[in-house]
Amino acid sequence: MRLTTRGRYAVTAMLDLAIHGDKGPISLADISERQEISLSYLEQLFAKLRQQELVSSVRGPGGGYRLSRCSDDINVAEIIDAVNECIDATSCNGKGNCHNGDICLTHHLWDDLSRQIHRFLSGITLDSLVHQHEVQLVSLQQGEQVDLSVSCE
Amino acid sequence: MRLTTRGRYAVTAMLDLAIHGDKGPISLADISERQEISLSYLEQLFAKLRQQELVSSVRGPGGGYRLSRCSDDINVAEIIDAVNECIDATSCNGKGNCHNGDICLTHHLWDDLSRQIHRFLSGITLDSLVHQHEVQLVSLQQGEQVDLSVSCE
DNA sequence: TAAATAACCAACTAAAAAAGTAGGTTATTT
DNA sequence: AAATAACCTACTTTTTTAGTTGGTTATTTA
Repeated sequence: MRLTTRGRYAVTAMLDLAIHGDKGPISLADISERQEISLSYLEQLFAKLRQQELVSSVRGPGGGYRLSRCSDDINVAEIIDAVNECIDATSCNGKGNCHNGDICLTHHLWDDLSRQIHRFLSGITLDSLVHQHEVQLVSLQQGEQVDLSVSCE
Repeated sequence: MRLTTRGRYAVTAMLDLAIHGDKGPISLADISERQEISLSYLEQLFAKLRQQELVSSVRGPGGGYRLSRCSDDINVAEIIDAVNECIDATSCNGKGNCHNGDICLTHHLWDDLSRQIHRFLSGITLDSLVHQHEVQLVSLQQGEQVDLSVSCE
């Protein structure tokens, strides 16, 4: 799996669905406007999310998308996986026929690492993100100090 | 922070240093050959690793690079950070002046998420990767079944 | 039943990032 | 003095990401 803006967009859009989805299906136009992501780009992302059965669609006026599962049953890892599609990792491709044999081992280590990250992200559900969101809203309303600064990632 | 091949290269190269570094400084030419990474590209990566004081250099014949700290005191997160350089996350930049105020909150959630990943990666040291490496080598020598297949990440 | 809506689809373009190349200079050792 | 290897800058190619264009199809509502 990878971690880029595409995955960020997908998670943001899915989070939007999770927050607003109780009012029936949500159109991509709405998400596009709220989250400032180009409509056509959203369409491409949602084609993949639909393939992976993370969302289901309703066509026609009043239509849109809804989560196909409960928000506490959808995790961040599968969202990112859905839009990034599986790319094979290295030149050796598990065959172990690289230059001096050492390479595949280091690649395997790296893959193992990313598998661990994957497991970590699997533990974070849309639902838990919605709750964080709500907690922050409340904090803001109470005038408490909330750190909105974008720290160096 | 980001997770791309560049970070993978940097971690691989640093791991190479950790494994072979006991024989004195290691030249980039050696790493380039062993890990099949272009020499000039390595030079660019190591310029950044040196700036962040993760490695120190020795010039002239017999020279090269060595870890500037013990391998159990260097974690994967700081290696990736060193080569990916800090890019600010969004359009709003913490000012909260986005289209409808909602956006910054979702971005903040995402940033929080990546901070958690960061914390996770901070817990993995070069030293622990070297140990995994050694365990796998032993397993291979003993003819045990070791999964070398590259699973879909 | 016509109009409006919004999903669905394919092919293309632009911009950005990653990866690699070229051609040097400088410090240090043998 | 020659060889080595870090160090440095600017450039090119390739790949990926993001966005665009111009549609078709299904469904609802007036």
